[in-house]
Amino acid sequence: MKTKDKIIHCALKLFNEQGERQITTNHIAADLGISPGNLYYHFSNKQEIIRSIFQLYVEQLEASFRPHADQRLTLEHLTSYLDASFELMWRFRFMYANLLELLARDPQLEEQYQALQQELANWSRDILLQLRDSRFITGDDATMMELADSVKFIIGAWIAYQSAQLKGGEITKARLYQGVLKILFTLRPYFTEESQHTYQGLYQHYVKFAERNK
Amino acid sequence: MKTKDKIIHCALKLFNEQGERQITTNHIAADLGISPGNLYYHFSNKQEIIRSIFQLYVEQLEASFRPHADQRLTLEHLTSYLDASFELMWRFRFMYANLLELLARDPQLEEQYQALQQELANWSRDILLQLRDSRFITGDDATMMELADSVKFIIGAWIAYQSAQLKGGEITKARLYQGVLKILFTLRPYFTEESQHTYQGLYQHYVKFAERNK
Amino acid sequence: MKTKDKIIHCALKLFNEQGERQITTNHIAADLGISPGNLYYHFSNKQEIIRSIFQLYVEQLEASFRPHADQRLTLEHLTSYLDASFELMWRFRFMYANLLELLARDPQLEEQYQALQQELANWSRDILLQLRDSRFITGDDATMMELADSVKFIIGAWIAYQSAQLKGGEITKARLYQGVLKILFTLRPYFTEESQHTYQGLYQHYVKFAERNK
Amino acid sequence: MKTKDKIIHCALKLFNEQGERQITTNHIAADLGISPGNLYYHFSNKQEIIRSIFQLYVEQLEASFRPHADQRLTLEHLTSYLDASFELMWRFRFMYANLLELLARDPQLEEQYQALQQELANWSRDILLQLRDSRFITGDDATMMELADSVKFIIGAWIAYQSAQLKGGEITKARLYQGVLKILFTLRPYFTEESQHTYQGLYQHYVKFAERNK
DNA sequence: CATGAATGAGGTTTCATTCAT
DNA sequence: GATGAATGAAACCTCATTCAT
Repeated sequence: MKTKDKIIHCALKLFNEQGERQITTNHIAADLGISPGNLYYHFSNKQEIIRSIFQLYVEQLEASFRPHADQRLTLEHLTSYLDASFELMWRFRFMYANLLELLARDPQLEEQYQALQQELANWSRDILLQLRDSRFITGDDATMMELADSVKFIIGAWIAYQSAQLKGGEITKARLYQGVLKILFTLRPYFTEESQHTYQGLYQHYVKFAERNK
Repeated sequence: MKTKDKIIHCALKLFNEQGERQITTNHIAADLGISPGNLYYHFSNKQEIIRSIFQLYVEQLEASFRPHADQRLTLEHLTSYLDASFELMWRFRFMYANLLELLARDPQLEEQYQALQQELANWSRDILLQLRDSRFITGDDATMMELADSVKFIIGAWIAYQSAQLKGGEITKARLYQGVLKILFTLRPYFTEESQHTYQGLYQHYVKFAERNK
Repeated sequence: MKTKDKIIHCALKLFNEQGERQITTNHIAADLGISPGNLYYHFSNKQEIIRSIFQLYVEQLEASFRPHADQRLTLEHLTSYLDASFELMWRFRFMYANLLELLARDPQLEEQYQALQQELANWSRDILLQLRDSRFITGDDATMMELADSVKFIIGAWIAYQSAQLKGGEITKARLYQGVLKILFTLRPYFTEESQHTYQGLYQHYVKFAERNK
Repeated sequence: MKTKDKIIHCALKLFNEQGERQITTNHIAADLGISPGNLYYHFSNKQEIIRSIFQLYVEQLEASFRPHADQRLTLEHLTSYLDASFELMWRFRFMYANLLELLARDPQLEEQYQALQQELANWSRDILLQLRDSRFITGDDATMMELADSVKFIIGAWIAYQSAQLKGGEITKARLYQGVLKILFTLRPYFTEESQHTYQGLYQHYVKFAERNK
């Protein structure tokens, strides 16, 4: 790994652990065992490091969400998407802890973030429509749109919400995956009669998962 | 208004406008036209100002949510509760923009926040059970619990989520009230046959409201 | 007691306990339950409080050292003088902890202090000459002068020296009275043959005293 | 000389001249012509500078007092020790002007200081016992112990005592070396018959020295 | 006599960033 | 690529002192 990448990953680690505000560029350099001058050789300022982290986030997000081509969507696909997105949020959780501050400080980042949100909205909508096509769920178009927005909302807001509930802010994997349960619960009323069984299976799977990770 | 209160309100205003991080104690003093020493006469440090703002938030929240005594709960009550809580969040929106940072920095605040969240959880649960008693909605106990948690989640996360979607972070009242719509949408599948009509009325009311404030 | 005197005594207490540097005028006012404004009504600045404390010290010192008129000096007189002076130093110990700083900051105080030191020198010399007249001790004039200076030196330096040896700076009475023993030890070689017995009695008295107060 | 050392020496100089309390970190930086930030690059706070000065003092002290190995102790050795220790005290005189304050503020420093005092006590005792072995002085063990303590006391307290006697606190070398005379005077009664001559020689040497430097 | 809010200069410290090597 | 000393603006906070009441 190149120094530039090391800086990005080290910064991400420290930001997640202690918050972006408490971590100075000197902390990052010290943690890596490099000089502050060297850090500034690779990045012209702290904000650029944050932008690079965001870039990494976008890349990983898009890789996860790239649709499985022509395959028919199964519920397993859905949950694997959900798993991936929650994992991702976990890896970049400092961003969610400070999102508004970060965006307010950096219009360029704000623009990128909002473009990404649009992509996520489309993706969320497509998934739901596919689920309807496959008769897992049912509902009119407007309902599907609103439901897609709910899903996107839960994904985007879950980490910050949960972290704030927990002493020391240290969220666990179990708490993280309750976000998936929350999405399933929100979709439940729209599951068709014949997929109730599938729903139950999925739900129990995550309940067990959460219990194992308590 | 006493200087102490002026400081609290001025700080709240500036924090909402520019973020807590960018506003220094000197900014607050300058905005009020008082000396930094005077500010420190009333508050022993910046954190204490933040705590006082939080105190104000708690007081206003509890005033809004104090149940309407023995009256039967109508949907109008529900929405007036929702209106109040979204308004409140709007008035204290900087807290939601930085919640995790604020809590991480101040264990005392964290404790108070988490106690408040517990109250909100109870309140949310009670409302839903009353709605079920009044046959507006239906569902087993577990469902009611989960639904109550969803409502609390939406209330707690909506501002930060919406602000992040908007250029300049400047959320509008219309966007704010879409949070109420989101709650209604989440409850919809559980509305009884006979209250569908009530639901539609409410929903349309907020849709119109949102449109007016676009 | 008038407010003015209360301020002096309170300041003395706090200075002794925590050091003059750490005690602000507001601390003094708060400890007395009066307003800072009131404190400044009685004293025009902090330095004046210190000067008043010094004045009190001078008065008490002079009262203690006022010679017992025409009486012949006994060793009991000597030790009662020593007791008194060590007690006094104990009551005004903060001054010894900071003497140079205090004098450097306040030329007026410096002048008074140095005048007092001259008085002490005279007094010390007189005592020793009287002791020689009474054939307790023996030695030529130069020796008596030097011895008198040694006594004055021990009195003036003992508290600061001993406090620095002790964890937490909290000197005990026992340690304080070892200063008297140190003076006696310094005089010992000059005691006449016939007063050796008296010397032993005195010395043992203070040794026991010190042990009792350990 | 490295910047770090320059800071230590500059701080020592300014502290000696004006007192630690009046010298701010900005004064030190300004006097050196460096930025305050640079000072804080080398020392994390003012206290650390003080600790480093103390460290320097300890090193110089230990270098001076390291016994002249296997050689027999002569009175010349003794006085060269005394000279060295008084010189040292002179170089670090601000510490003696504020000793109690400094120790009260910094428990780590207090511990080091008290360990050093223990070393000095041992050193003082060893010298006196060697002098007795060499028949310069005479006396029982208890007397030697008490005498050793007197010597240590004079060394430790002389500067503060003398400075307080002098207008402007500006002690001269002559006054400083009277501390050596005071020690010699204190030892005099214990000098053996045969070394009286040596004593006189030494004493006169310092008297002349003092007169030259008046 | 007394109150207590207010002042403001200045102290300690932080930290993103620069620059000579 | 890399070092690490250096910068300087600015943050937070203190405290002796003032002043209207």
